[in-house]
Amino acid sequence: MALRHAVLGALLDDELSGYELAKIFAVGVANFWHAAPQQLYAELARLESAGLVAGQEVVQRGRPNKRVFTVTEAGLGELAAFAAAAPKPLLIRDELIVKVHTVDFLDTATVVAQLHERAREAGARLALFEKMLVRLRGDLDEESFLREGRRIGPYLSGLAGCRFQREMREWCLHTARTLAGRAPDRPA
Amino acid sequence: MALRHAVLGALLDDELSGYELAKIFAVGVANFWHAAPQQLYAELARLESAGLVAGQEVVQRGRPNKRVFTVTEAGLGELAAFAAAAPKPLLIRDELIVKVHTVDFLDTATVVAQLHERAREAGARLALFEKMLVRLRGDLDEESFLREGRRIGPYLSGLAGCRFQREMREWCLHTARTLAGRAPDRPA
DNA sequence: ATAGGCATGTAAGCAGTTACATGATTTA
DNA sequence: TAAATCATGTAACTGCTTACATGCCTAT
Repeated sequence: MALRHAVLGALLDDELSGYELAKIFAVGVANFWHAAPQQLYAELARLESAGLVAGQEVVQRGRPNKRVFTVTEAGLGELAAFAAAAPKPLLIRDELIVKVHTVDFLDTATVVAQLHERAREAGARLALFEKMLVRLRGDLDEESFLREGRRIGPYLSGLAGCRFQREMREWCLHTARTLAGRAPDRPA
Repeated sequence: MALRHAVLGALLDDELSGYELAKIFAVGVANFWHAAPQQLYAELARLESAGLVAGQEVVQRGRPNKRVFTVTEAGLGELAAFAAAAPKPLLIRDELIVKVHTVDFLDTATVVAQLHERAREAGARLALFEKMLVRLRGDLDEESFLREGRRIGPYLSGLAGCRFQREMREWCLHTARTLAGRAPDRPA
């Protein structure tokens, strides 16, 4: 159960409500941990009753009240224990690559369209991550920030996001070009 | 339930037993679909009773007999239907990146060691994928193979694997260097 | 002799997804 | 007035993981 650690990690810098957390996790690859909103509400409840986060009601006008959560001392301890343990292997599941793998038996046009769509998404996420990095490093250049910055964890994970999305976009475009450039499989 | 499509995809080129499939999926990122052995035995049973694969007993000497599976016509139809549908978004879960995200609150040395270990793994997988690509394209160069080859799906998905593992390795090494080069967080 | 690989499964439990439910406010 | 956003949850189901179970053969 490592969702809890992803949630704790997301709450380190900001107090967030379940709804706000859900938006961050919806971007999904953001923290390299995908999770559905319902999981987050459930996990926050569990974390709170375990004393790893503390919730506080925020009264709002014009919109429903919300409960925001902070990591407690015990929560930090939980993170430390998590870091000490051997990490589970990376888990990845991608239907699109499965389709490409089997593409010689399929209608190529559909897969090409899906590759373009994925490339577009990857580009959008790349832009988001790059904007985030600029925000995090402020007026320092990257090198100085990584040498002297106080909080570099989110920057380093953001760099992973950029790399990943950039490669994803390029692979999709290259693959789409390759498939589109071959003998068409649907007769006119 | 898209595990079934990953399994069908893996069975397109070779007849495989549950055990052999498990080894392929254990490499995990191989087909970009992680799955545990027990899932595969269960899924093969389901696919067989649905008529999407056909199993055949292979008698062996010196080792236990096995049942190998082939994709049926109905199985190919299932794959075509799968390809036509919108792909589910990429799913990724990586404990190591979560640790890096929270690294400013943790013992750095442990995380650095885990980054080196991951870099090593990524390098090993990269080598495997590259060997596979050479085998697939035979005596053609990549460009010609992608233009003229009959079965390019596995090659294209293999290219994704190479890109991904290469980026993973470089990000791990860069991140480890960055963390190790900062002021030590454990007093002598 | 013992460890590791080949080979297939069952059963129990936990994690994750999908559908349902509610209701106010703002924007188009 | 309809749709989107904010906000939080429950319930049912499906998918995934872990532990258990068995047994033969080969290599060290």
